[in-house]
Amino acid sequence: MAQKKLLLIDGNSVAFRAFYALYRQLDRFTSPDGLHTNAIFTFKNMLDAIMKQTKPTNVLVAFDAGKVTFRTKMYQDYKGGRQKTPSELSEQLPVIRELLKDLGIKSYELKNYEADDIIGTLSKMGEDAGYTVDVVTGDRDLTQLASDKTTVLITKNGVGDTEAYTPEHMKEVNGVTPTEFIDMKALMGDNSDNYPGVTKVGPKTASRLIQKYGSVEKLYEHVDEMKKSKLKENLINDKDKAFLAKKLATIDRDSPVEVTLADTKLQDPNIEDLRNLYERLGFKKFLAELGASATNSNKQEIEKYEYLELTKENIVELDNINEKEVTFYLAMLGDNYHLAPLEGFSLKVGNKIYVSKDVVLLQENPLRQMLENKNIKKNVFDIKRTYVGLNRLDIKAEGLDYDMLLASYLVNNENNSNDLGEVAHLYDDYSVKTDLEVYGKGKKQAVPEDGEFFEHLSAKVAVIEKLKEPLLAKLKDHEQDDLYETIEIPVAFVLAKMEITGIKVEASVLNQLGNDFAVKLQELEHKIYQQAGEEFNLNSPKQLGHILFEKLGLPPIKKTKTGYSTSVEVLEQLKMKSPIVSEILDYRQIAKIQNTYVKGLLECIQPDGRIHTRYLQTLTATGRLSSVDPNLQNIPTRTDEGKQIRKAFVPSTKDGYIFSCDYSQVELRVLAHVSGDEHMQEAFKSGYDIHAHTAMKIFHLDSPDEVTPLMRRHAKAVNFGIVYGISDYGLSKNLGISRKQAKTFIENYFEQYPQIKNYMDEAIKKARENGYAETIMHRRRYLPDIHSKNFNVRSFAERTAINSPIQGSAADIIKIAMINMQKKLDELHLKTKMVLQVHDELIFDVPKDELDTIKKIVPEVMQSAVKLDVPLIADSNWGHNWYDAK
DNA sequence: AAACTCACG
DNA sequence: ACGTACGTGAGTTTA
Repeated sequence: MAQKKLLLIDGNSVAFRAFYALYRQLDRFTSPDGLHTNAIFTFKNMLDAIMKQTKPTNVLVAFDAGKVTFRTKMYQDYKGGRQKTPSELSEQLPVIRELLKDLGIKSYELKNYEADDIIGTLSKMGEDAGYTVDVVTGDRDLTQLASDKTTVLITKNGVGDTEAYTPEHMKEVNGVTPTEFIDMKALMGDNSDNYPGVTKVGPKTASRLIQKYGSVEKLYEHVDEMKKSKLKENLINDKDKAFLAKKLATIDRDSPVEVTLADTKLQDPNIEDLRNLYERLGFKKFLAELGASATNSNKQEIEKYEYLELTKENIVELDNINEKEVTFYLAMLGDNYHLAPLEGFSLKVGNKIYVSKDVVLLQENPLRQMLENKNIKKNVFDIKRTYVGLNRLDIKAEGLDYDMLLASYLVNNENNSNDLGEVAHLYDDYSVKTDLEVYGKGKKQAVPEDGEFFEHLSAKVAVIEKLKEPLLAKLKDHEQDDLYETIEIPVAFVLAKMEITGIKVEASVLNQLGNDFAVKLQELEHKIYQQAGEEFNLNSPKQLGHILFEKLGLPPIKKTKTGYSTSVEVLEQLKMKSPIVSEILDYRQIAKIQNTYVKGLLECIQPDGRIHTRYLQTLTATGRLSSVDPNLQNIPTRTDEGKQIRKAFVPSTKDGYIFSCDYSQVELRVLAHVSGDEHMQEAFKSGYDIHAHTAMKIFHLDSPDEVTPLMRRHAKAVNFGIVYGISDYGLSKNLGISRKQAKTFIENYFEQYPQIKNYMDEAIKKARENGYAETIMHRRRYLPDIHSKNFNVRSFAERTAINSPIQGSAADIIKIAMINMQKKLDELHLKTKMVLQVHDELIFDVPKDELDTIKKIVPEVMQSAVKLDVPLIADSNWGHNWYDAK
């Protein structure tokens, strides 16, 4: 006999979760006729995930019937003070019920009762009739229903993710059985349902008491025997409350429901109605899932792409092709394309798609010729990855022309993803799956069987081609075609070459440093344990917090979500109180260098003696690059010990140089340019020390000689603050001055640089009008939060509106410099390689005899990358390793 | 997987 | 009055 399985869903609760899961996208999810759809959409996704997980034979979704229930009659304020359901959600509830009906799922509500009671009653009916029962809800109240036959699944963050409450799990979490949980709640009360329990009794105490006495009733039988205490007093005073709370907390498992178990049997979905509903709501994803069955009116069916598997034998078929444009995808398993195994490829030529798992075929003609012919344009997803991957096969790709990843990143980097499937879904094309879906993740990641794999690869090339025109049109519409064509595409090749070159790192230097640090760490550890009077895990903030603030009684200056903060900020302030603190700071600093840099970098040195980082070109919100595996943009420079790491970064030629050239104050120069502020422009044009100049201005001094080092330091912080979208609080914290003083600084600043103030106001205004902020090269950052009603959220968006054009324009500038630089190196046939970029700095691996040339051309190229209203200045340094290039 | 901490511009 | 600087990646512990 097939197993009978009943699934009971708390409709309101799950809809509520669904609504808030996509709350930020609220305005993006609307149907053609203006109905919000975010909750409906997510509800369906969650439902699918739950059904897949539980595989029920019977399903019922219970809804609340209204405000008035038997509980409100018992206690007037039940659920009082609760915010009423937002209208954007309540308008979606009837549609969810319609959706359920079309899906063949029973939904039900009962006057005077809550969804909880319907579920309680049906779960009991189900259990009695021999069903296994699953309950899904976001509300922990229902965990009281857990039993050996019933599991309560509490929805967690993320679609379809749940925490399963069995009686065992209940015991682990609360220390009590599901029925005892009701008694626990009687003592605790429920804030969200707005009824009190016993004063000062929270989960801990409630759990302890119920474990001891078994129930509220038994507790009160013995309450007089308790020792005199505040708790005892409270228990006695709040006895009525406790008994009322117990009634309110108890789910009615015998409510007069009119449904039978037979009514809950899962029915076949009504495809036609579903199609109509999805069309009305604009749900392309679900329409696509319905596929092409009943009608032919539907244009959104999943496309299946025909493909031909290429082999050594039939490869000749490609011989007679003379297309000017093809689409190509190279598949690898894993993100790190320098190392990830190459798994296959797909190629679309005209309307034919070819696939293969044999990447070696690519080295054979006519495939190799095609890839290396610059006159045959290739559409790809991720030029840099493709270029590097093919380079591993010793294929020098040419004519890589269109990059879907770069285009979509520029068009909108809000929801940025490096996954082709996800990007396609953003543009409503669901014919290609995500890599996560096809390959899985973590240890289980693997290439699926041939059919599925080839379908996936075919879909990829088809979609790259299909979305090319719409994406290019959007770029044009955004005036971003120039940014795309003359910056991002060329810089992708520059980065690819930098990554392939890599930078030479001496393992011996790192090993030596590692030994030294290990000795220091041992000593520090020993001293710290001695002062603490015990050994503990120094790397655990929790254990460290216990030692410092409980055992040693130091004042806890700051708290985190989970306990005491032990960050540098806090420890710095405690330094004076106990010598242990300085030693902990030293330990932390060295441990960081040891783990992240010595150990971390050693693991990344490849057999060629080099480290090949990956620059992520389509990740940041501002247009900067980021660097991973490893991150070479955060190699220490601020402390002496840290800086030593740089000694391991060396030139690849004998007696060669590491040459570094960095922009001086790019962001402030960009600000001077975009704001048009005369005073600041004047300062840069005259070559003044900008921070000293600011100090003169805000402290009302007449000559640079009057600027003290402290004034300069303060002025420097103000300049930084301006770039970040300043606040008096932030500045005061940064400088350790009073908030009032910080405020004065800022006011003086705006008085002296009125056009900067004006820029900031305009930046916010423009972001509000356009919905995005923009760099000098038209790179966009969308800022939907600029309209938020929440002060914090909105303020953050406003600061971002100020900062992004500055940080982003600086990123634009250095990208242009990199392109020009690579071009120059090629033109002059130099052996020098550009090896690293660190936001405002370029680093080169220079053979001895090219140093003089490099000294001359690098600053020239960087300074002339763009023409601003102020000069761009770049300073050079060099030495026989990165440490000496200072 | 999240929280904390800390490295960089 | 609200609670804060902007942008990143990675290692360790803890849940």
